[in-house]
Amino acid sequence: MESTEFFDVLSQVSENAQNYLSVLNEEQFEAAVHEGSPLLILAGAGSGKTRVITTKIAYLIGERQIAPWKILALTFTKKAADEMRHRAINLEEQASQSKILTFHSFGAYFLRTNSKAAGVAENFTVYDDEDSLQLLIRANPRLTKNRASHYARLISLAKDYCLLPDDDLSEICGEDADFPKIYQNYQNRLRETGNVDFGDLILLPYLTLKNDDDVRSYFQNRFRAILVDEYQDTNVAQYLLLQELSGVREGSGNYVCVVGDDDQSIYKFRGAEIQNILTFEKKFPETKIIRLEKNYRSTAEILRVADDVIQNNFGRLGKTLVSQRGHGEKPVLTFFRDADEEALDVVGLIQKDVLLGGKLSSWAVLYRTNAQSLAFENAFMQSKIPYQVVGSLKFFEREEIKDTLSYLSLLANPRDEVAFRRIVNKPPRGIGNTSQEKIATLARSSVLFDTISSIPSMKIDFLAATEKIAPTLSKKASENAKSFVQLFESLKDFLLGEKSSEKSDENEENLPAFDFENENVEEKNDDEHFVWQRTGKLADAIWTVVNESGLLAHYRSFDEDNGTSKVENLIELANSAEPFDLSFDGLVSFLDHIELDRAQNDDGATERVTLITLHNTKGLEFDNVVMTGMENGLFPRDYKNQNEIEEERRLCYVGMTRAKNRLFLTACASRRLYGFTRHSERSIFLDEIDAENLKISSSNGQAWQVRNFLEAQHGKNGLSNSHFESAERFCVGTQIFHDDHGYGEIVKSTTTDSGEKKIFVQFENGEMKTFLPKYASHKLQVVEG
DNA sequence: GATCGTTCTATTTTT
DNA sequence: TAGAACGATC
Repeated sequence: MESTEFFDVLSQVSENAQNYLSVLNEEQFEAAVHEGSPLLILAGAGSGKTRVITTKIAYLIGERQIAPWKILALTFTKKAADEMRHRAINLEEQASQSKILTFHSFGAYFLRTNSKAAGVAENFTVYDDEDSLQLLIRANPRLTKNRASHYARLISLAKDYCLLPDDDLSEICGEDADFPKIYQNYQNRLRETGNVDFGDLILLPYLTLKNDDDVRSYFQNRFRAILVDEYQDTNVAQYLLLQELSGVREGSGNYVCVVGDDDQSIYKFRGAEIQNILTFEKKFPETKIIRLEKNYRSTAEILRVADDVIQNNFGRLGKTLVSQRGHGEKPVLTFFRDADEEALDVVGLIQKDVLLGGKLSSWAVLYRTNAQSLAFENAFMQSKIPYQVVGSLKFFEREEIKDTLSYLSLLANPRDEVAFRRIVNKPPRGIGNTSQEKIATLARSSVLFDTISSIPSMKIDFLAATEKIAPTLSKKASENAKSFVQLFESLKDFLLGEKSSEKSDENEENLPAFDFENENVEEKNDDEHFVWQRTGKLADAIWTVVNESGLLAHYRSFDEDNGTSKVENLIELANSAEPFDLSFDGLVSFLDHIELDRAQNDDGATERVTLITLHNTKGLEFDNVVMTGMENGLFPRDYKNQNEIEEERRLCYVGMTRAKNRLFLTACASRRLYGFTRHSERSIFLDEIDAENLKISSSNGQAWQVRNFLEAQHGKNGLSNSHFESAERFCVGTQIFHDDHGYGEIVKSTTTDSGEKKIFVQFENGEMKTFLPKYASHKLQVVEG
């Protein structure tokens, strides 16, 4: 952009816009004020992309007279959406009327407002992965749990790729002929409930937009500017949704701006399609591409090392970060004997920093797999250093929370079989599996399909079915079943604002606690007297559920026996409903909020070290980053093809670029995995870094690792042939170790028809096996000496 | 429906 | 190895 243009724009905008535009660099500025064609912003790590998006939103509203409600900005996480919204509003107040949402909450909003067109229940709730799995098992009762979760994963992947049971699913499941049927059974059950799963939140809006001209033209008119964050991690379904919303298929002109970094695409395994960003300019004609390569986060030394690694990827759009921070310390690479030593040393490193005035919260320990956190947790615990493990134990996945939510879900939608099954006998009511089957059979036999739309409805829902079946059960179970149904009747009245049940005359005795007119519900909490303060809000209904369902008593005694704090969690859950109205709508929007907002409750107030998987670090930054377990087989994990390696390499790049000031890399010579300790060699990613750019050290007795590393640096030119080289090492007479078969000796070596080396190994346990080193090298190692 | 011993199986994960 | 999940048993 010519600088005259820069001043032209600046001279014509409001004072407010002058303020927020003048802090941008040239490329950021160009991106923020660009209009008239699709825009792809290639935003490197730490290049200020959120600033650009939020500025763009403010600029569109304040200077380009786009009505704020005509702007849609989509992100992946709730956290990112919240941050974007706050920052946009900070720049331009009216942005509060824009839709700045996660993809999934946009989907929920879409389905909520177009339930009929989309074929879902008006009061649908969202099934999370665990609920989906339960439904899958119901729909395919002969599957073992393991098989079922395998298929649940495939279904969610299929939906990410926008594939339905009738489509060609071979890309998803290969030759597995059972999958389409299993998927179909699941879909049928899901539609019977009227609910949706996470995949549906993208898939169903897309299908509705595609097939329903009215809905499509409404939405295309409604949103004139669409912005998408983290575009490199969008999946096929999200791409198709964007296509329909933008109107690009019809050649209409809604403004589309996507922001992303192909080097940070790390979610292939859950359907992210890097091709979306690589081919964006083809799919959206006349795309303008702007690169943001000025990095405001990391020192030049850190970026250099990150660049050494990422350079080795082929399928990239290409971009080189330039540090705006200047110089700092060289990243440190340290070799250890094993994971315990590694953890201990990291603790020492942090302790030393704290002594010098450093803060615990400026440190993050990154690892590839969750299991690796254990050694660190032990080490931190012993040294009494506070730490937090990001991503573990999520509040809304806890048993007691899900139980309560199931009561609420069933209240919202009595067709919800998963919720019904979960809580009908919890706490125990004597309604066991046999009775449940009777109820479910009755309910499911009442499903009717609309003759025109073929959308299913359920004439006798699960509550009605329970009422009908109740008289056939044993005396106790029958009574319990009746009061179970009564609980829901009363709650419904409660929500609809009827203070007392009309049919209370005969049931009064059974239902003493349903007197909602009564004063606060009194509860004993340990030895203290806990009183639920009536709020007049949805929280009252939730507390009533917890109390009247018997869950409270159930979990109180559980807590006493096990020293857990489930009751506390239940109180917290009820409290979290405080902002919601005591009404049916309030209930439904609370459930939406819960399902779609599962950000872990990290209280950032406490000073502590962060332990976190590499994947979870996306979007975060820390002064000091330790990347641990830089070993082949762990990071990168055992791999098959170049694409997978490239994704791991991007993950490495993401990890490194989280560091602002100091970066530490660690590798161990041996590691315990699945029960036995095995030798591990340093990560190929380490070899990709120029040794000149690192400070290299080792713990006691591990100097040989440093020597090996430096030696490899000298013969680096042939590195990409390492596979072949390793094949050459397997000659007759060599002692080897195989992960599955143990120690053995190569007794014979031949060449296959296709010209590949084949070795015959006599193992110590008597077995004789053949391998193709080219494919088996990840499990085979030469035993030295 | 609770408990105990045995068997199984090991990435990454937002919504 | 370790944790979860399963199945037999009371």
